[in-house]
Amino acid sequence: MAADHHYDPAEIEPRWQQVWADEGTWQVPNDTGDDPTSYVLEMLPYPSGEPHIGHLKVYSVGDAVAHFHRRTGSRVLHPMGYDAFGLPAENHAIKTGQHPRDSTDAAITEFQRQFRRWGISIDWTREFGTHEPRVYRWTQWIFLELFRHGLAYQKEAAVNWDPVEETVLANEQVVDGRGERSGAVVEVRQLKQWFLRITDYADRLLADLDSIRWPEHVKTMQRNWIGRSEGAEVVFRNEELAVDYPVFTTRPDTLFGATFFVMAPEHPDVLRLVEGTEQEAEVRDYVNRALTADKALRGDLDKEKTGVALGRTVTNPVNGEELAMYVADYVLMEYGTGAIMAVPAHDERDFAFAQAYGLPIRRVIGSPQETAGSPCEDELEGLPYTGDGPLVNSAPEFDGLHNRAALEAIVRWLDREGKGHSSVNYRLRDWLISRQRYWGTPIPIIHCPRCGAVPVPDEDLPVVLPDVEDYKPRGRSPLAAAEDWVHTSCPRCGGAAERETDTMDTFVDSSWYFLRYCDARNDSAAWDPDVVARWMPVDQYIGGVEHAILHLLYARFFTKALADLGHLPDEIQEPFAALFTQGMILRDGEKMSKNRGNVVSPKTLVQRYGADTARSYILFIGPPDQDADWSDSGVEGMHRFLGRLWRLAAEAADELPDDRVPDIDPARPDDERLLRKAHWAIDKVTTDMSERFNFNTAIAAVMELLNEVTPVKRGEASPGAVRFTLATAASLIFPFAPHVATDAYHLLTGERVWEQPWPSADPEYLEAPTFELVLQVNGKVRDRVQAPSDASRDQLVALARASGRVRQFIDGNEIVKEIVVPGKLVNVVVRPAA
RNA sequence: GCGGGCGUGGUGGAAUCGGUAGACACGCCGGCUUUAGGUGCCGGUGGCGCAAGCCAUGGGGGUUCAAGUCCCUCCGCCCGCACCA
Repeated sequence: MAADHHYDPAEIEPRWQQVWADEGTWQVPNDTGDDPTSYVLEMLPYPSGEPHIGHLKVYSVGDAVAHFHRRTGSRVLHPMGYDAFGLPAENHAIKTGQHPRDSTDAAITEFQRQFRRWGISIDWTREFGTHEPRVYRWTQWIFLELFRHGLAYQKEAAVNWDPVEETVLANEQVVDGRGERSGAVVEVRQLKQWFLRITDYADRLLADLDSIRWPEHVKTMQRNWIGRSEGAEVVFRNEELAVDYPVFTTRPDTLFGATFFVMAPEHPDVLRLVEGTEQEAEVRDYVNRALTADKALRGDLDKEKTGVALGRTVTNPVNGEELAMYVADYVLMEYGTGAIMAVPAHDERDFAFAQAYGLPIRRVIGSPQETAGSPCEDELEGLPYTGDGPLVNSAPEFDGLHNRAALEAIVRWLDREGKGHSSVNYRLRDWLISRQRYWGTPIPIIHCPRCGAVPVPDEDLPVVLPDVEDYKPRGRSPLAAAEDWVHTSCPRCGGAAERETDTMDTFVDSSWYFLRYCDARNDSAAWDPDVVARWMPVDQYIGGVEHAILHLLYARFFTKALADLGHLPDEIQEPFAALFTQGMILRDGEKMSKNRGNVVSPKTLVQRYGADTARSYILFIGPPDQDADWSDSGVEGMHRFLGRLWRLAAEAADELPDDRVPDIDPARPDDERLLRKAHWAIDKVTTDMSERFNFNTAIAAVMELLNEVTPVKRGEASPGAVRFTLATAASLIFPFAPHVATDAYHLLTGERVWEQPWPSADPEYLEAPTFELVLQVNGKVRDRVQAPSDASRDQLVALARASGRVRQFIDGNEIVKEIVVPGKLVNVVVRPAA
């Protein structure tokens, strides 16, 4: 026996990687004929520094899926690229003066190097970064398509303004209401900005969730984010100033219970309403405090309700009552119309406010227990009451009606009287894409004093990001400093005009990159719709759950909008047919971070153990959708396992007769045992990969298989059976540890495992002639015996009664019944004899 | 506060449909081999008990012949959202 076989991933892995690179093994043409296709995609990585352990995990999962799909008969598109625009590179540039392009390209080079070292099966011919002009040219084209069809528009919106840096801050740069760098208290500023009309798609984004295979909790999060609610818009009028204030309510049935009226501090009319009155100073003060307060804090303390009376009233359209107006920060400008009718009897927040300010409370819905005959009219007990019941204290035509029925009746009445109408409201807001940043896709618009916002003609795309000397915004976007670039002529009238200096949110880039992969080299169009039709939708999308809302919602919106505009086949309404969300890798129960100094570097890991060990271990530590705790000692176990597989394969190869496939003798008990275990493992791994993503148990099954074929355990098995078992183990572990699997398989068979179809389990070997029958008395296991697999229920009961250990527990007792679970157990239920 | 998860040996985890709790691995203990070994191989390993056996899936209760799995309740932890009218 050759004792000098030594598992050396540093030799094996580069050798096969070279073959794959030389032969372009993972490249896939767009013309795939009639072959079934599959598109496997991991979420686009942001290239910064070098890849972290999360990248290794997501690509270990994705690569396993891609390999499995290939070997089960599909042509697989498995591309990658880089989400190359973004804030960290820009901050780095502000600090060091290094161009963001340079630091980003350096990171990309490092990503390329490590991904190749990991042996991920990527079609590198389709690689791109979103910062390349040949790519963002089409990002700009998509923006213009949306603009031309009314889906992109400008309006004023509030931003976080750092008065010291003279910069707009991202939410994540605001810490406790202060700028992250400057420490200055952040102000609210209104800026004219670009929006995309995602709210037009709210209903379809909601409805089509039913058509995709996504984790239920992600769908729930998206549904809640869109937040559709049905109700009515009701108009309350201020007679003094003759202004109408519409409000949205989900509870028009409680209109008769409205006792006051509240506006959000941001509501543009609040200050106008008190101008020149004695309330002005107090209201102004309150509004200022509300606007500058930490947004999180404003929502936080649900105890203290604060507000100020405006000294004005509005009229309740259903009964003509005058309701006092207030401003209070519990009302949000972003939701509904920024003003509400307050019904303290049936809303908890309104109730708390009414209590704090001594405002009237009127019950208009009785509790369901009360009969119509005895409504508890002035009974404030049990309030606020948010349940259902009959209407009371409302108009005669509605009193006594169940509130659900009354709701519709009241809306109909409002509609007839022209005082309101039924209405649907969404929590979802339009997508603000303007960024006052340098490192992003320029918005391809020219502002002309005469023609307004004019699109850059398609033939002038891309609008290339100009070089600037200073990346720091000084009161405006950094692009404004490139004056030669800014000053241009209007494409429409030829007059002097200026370019838009905002760039786009990087979520725009990642909302369509998956389409570009399909046709990445196309320089005459963003993609060819026929080519996209071949690959889309993505069959399996994989990424972190932190993108459950924004990225995934934006990508869905883009797909629908592009289909509507005729750029995608109509049937492609969803970008990602199936989604898998992976958990984080923790260390000592904590997130890995540079601050904590507990980072595990994939580079070091791969250098020390090889890519196969690193990838397999990450998949082995737990179900990939759950968070997993890293342990250094566990890696050694995986390395030992792969080493054992390779060594056994190398030794078995030495013993194989030259140029001859050895026979297997199923009559030999040890051969039969190995065959059974091998087919069991094939079945187990196949199920784990196709029906669930439990790679940890799939790998465990291969470990079991290998344990069965060690020199001691294999017994008298023939060389053919040993070879088959080891080759099967290599074949099954290939999606997780492609290099060692390939090498071991090649040693044993001379074949390339990736060219072999996925093994299929022979049902004959999955069924054993006997099984272990568990015998219970009163639900407790008392014995186990071998039983024929085809035994009848009576035979199984007979076996149970024949067991001495069972009899010991039933003797002297009365048998009440016998439960038989075929193939599993017999449970004898007894009770003491009378 | 609302929504969604989770809680199993010393550790990571397994138990896929209500049917043998602890697969597989780490760690630990013992042995063999090689000893240059931090290699390799074999065996043991939930707790209590000499044993028969009993007890064990965060705590308590329930349903059931049978509960880690279903129901109620309490505790703890994690994630998301946050006064959504």
